Amino acid sequence: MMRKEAEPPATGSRAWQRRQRVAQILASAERVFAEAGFEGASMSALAAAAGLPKANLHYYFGTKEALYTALLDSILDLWLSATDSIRPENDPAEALAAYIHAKMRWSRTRPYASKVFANEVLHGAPYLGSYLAGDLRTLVREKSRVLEGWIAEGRMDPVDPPHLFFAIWAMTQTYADFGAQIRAVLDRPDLTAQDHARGTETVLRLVLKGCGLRFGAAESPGK
Amino acid sequence: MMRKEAEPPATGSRAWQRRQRVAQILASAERVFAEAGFEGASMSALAAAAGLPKANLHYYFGTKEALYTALLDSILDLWLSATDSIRPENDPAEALAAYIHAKMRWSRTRPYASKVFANEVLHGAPYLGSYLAGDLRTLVREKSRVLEGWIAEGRMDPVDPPHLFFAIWAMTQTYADFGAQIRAVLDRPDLTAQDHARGTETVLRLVLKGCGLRFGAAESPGK
DNA sequence: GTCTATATGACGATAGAC
DNA sequence: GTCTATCGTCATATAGAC
Repeated sequence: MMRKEAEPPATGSRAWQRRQRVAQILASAERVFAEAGFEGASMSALAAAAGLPKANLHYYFGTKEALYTALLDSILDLWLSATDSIRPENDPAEALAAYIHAKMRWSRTRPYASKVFANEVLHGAPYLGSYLAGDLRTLVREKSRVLEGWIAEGRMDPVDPPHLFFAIWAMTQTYADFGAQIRAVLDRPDLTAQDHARGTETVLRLVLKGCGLRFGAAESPGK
Repeated sequence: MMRKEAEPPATGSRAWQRRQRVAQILASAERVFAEAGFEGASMSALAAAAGLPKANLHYYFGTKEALYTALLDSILDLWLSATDSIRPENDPAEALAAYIHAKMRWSRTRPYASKVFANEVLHGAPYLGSYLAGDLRTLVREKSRVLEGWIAEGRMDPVDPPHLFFAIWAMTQTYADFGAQIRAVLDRPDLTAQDHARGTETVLRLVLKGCGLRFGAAESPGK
């Protein structure tokens, strides 16, 4: 389950066309898998979403499971990419704020990707287990060491780094994964920009003040 | 979808026996639905988990959907019960800490119930939607008013109350719903008591300090 | 009330014409 | 490469003996 993009094929070539089709199928499948889960997403529904007969999906991916794992694979890239700001030489408050902003933005712009990931983990990560115990564990250990450095230097309070990551993931992804609940409680058909701003502000406040860092945002922007 | 327990039938009566059977089926179904989702949980699997032929499940519940909604219904009671501590006359720090402890305990002791609920909401809450927009919305409004009172009295920082609830729900339930991910990252077959203690401490720290309240726990108990 | 045996339909997957 | 028609399997649900 490692993605490795060799040099992409020339635009318009047969291989390029195939890749376009595959990308288009994966894009439409994201929503279907997100809303119905793996078992609930039928090949008919996936085909309808892609605007193709279902035989074509089997032509491109072979099995439903292969289509699903290809989708998971494409989603993983997004998951890992946002931690760049967490580096020893950066300011803790700025680094954590940038990370939270990136994760909140991801929940807003890619809710279906988040839900596919959530559904997979919720059901025990049968396909993603080795990735979680591999790349993700390595990443968390690496970034935890950065946080431990900041703590040792007295630049932030002694928060348990892995659990801090669990908390940040949970708070930010909940706006995608549990969006139905949040919309119901707030009584909105869709979350507004202000809702997202308030959510981001709340997460920033809890994490930054919780880590003993400055929290400089305005109290309630746009209230 | 409103539960209303009239006076329970006498012990040993026919109605009592039936209720026992129903409770037993629901208890075993919780795990199956949690691990496989609604579509992934087959009546055969549900029957095997209950130790009964699948025809019996149809005898007691009629349809798979009815069995599922009965289970959801039984889980909702748990969801609403933990907010008692949040009342105007209580101390904000103690009230929030008690709520967080209750939610964390629930994640540890009833992970399957949490997952069934999470799966339902993740897929758009098709059966639970009216409850979310009804009872839960009412509860959040009521408790938010308590928090707003505390804020107005200067007893805590001006945190957006509904978003604070979303954050607390997310952080506490993640230990059940995303347990597979947490176990993988921490490299444990099961979370230890210490893992749970550290998770609880982290959530308490973020919420209490994030709200400008005292956070009195030891730095790292049992380290 | 309990269970075996089965009806009915939807599913993933494929064969084969184009 | 694309699509229609169809195969075999497994799902939910039920009929009917005990």
